[in-house]
Amino acid sequence: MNKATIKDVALVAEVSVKTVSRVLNNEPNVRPVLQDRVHAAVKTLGFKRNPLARGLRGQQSFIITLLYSNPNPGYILELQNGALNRCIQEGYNLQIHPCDHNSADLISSIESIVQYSTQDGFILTHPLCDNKALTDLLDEKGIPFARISPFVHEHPSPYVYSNDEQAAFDMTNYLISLGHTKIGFIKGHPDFGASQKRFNGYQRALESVNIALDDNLIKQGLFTFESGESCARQLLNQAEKPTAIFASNDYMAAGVLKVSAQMKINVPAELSIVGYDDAPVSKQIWPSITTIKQPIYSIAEHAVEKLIRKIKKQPFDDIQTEFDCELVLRNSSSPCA
Amino acid sequence: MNKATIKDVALVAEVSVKTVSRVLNNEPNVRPVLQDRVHAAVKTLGFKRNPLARGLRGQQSFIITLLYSNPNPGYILELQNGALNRCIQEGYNLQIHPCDHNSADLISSIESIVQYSTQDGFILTHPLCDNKALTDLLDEKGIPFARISPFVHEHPSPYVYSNDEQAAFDMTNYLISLGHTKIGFIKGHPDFGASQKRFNGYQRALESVNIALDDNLIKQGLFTFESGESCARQLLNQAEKPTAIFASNDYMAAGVLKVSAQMKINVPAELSIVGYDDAPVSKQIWPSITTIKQPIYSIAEHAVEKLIRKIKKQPFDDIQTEFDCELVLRNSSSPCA
DNA sequence: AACACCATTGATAACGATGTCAGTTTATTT
DNA sequence: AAATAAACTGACATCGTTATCAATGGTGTT
Repeated sequence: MNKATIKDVALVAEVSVKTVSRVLNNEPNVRPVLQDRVHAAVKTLGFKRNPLARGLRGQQSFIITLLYSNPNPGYILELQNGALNRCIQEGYNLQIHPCDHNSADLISSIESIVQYSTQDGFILTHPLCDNKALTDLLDEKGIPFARISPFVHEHPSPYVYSNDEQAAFDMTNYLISLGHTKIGFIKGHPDFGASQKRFNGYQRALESVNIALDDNLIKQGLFTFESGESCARQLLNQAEKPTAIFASNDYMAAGVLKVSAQMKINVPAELSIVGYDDAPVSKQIWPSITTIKQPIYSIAEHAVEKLIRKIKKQPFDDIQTEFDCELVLRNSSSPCA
Repeated sequence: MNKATIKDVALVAEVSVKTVSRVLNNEPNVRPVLQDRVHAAVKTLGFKRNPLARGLRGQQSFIITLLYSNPNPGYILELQNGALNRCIQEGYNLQIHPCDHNSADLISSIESIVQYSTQDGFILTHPLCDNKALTDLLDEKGIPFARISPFVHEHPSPYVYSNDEQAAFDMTNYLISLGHTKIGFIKGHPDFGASQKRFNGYQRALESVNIALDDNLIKQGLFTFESGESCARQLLNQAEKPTAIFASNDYMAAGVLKVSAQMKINVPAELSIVGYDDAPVSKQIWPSITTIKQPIYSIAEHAVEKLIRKIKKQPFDDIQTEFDCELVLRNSSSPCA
């Protein structure tokens, strides 16, 4: 019943506990014969090292905390799964910590988890990774971290991101290639750096084909369904209607879809609508929404990998890693009539 | 920089480490004077007990693992947040472990996490909690667990659930009260016990007003958008069309909405559609979907509470706790024309 | 006054792993 | 063959906490 300890292994393998430890940690200078004996004993006993004991002795916990503040459940779950997968591979555990990036006591709440439970490092997601007070806190405590999609880059910690600007550029170009010239844009919440990047991509695409930016076609949204709805009303109630609308996320695109339905505007025949994020709703709505899929799972995996290297003080190739997004063409977009 | 240990506290409070430990663990027989000294020392040093050392010595990890296999991101996140909240309150950490309930090596994968990392208990969610092989494994290893929404109840471990049958009964009655008599039903995935319960509620409601069950109005879905779509096609392409459709979850209801749009059936004027789960999509679609909201957060909190009592071998009032669901009336349902 | 009893306290050993360091082989050099 | 270097091995201390158990002192009983 009771789990085997390193002592039991030593007994069975007829070596000292230290030698067992050496084998388990791939330390050099152990005779192959003994290595085999140890491995055999480990196998017959079904031995697994006790992470608590390891952590206590080595002053580490093998725990990585994923910090997020994001209203998109699909995104978070993908992130968790990717991070978790790499953590398990590396023998780490993942601790999750949802929080509110607007909350006044964000810092104190994180300070308390830093004290209560020990963690070897943090993964900071957007927009938390741009919170100076937070990064200062972690720096001060000497806790390593990796960032996902930061907007501000001036920190020596590694970060991973997807090329939002390029993706938005590509999407806008796709709409242009369908013949659209009056393309509305609904910006994301200003707290998120991604909002700016997506808008930049849109802007750059229009400039590249010499379409002048039209302020009447650009509205400020908040990443919510309701904000998409209200921006759509503004966009579609003016004389010069757009023939396509690019919403900075799928929730807002869904809001545009609602307004179109209410105004009896046929999508995509009369109005193309595209979103961003490949949120579940984009598939669960009719017409399904053309959107952009970020490789969130891979991004999370990679962030964990970089973080673990940082924790182990191993060198990593590059402080930053960029991932490409993918256009997902669905039924909400079509050539301009 | 280095964190204070119990030894430092003992030094400052001028007592032995054991006395500090006693105070921290609320053990009896320590003079109030010393208790105060210890508390003061803890405060000035900002001392927090090291969970690793505690766990190692006490043969426990203060970790609870949440096991889930569920395709609904919103549901999972609520579950996590509820469980996490109670865990933190109780001084535990939450470890998450997504898995596939259909996977052949489900058991071996769980066996490995049981060995690799130590956990004090498991929260099993639906439908994993009905997996005999899994519960047998945990029983054999002597690891306590609590279950969320089990279908099979024959186990002495505590469980928490929402009254799905009653909620489905209420929803069906709501449709009946709107004048509907031809009410279609799309069943959920047969692997999930909830599917059966929801169907039972529908059945009981019809019986209570003497409406005969019509097999042509009952279709087997799989909880996916696509399955909702295909069931809706079957339901709406027959001569005797239903005037209302009750889908066992919101994804399928969204599928019905798609088919209705394609068939130019006006929702809710010509067809009322209701779902279940209060998934994000139910708000992000037009018309928004009338649905049922389970108090998932509370359910998760309560499951953790019961589990911790079980771990600490404290008595709990009742092995089961039932929570009520709530009807959320939105725009996809209206009186029968 | 002697005794038992109980509340209070602390010295020390565990928990299961890894780091230090010294001792014992074995290989290499002369 | 002797000297030296290198490879190998294990005894023991250590991480921060809690459990065991013995020692202390005060109270009440006879």
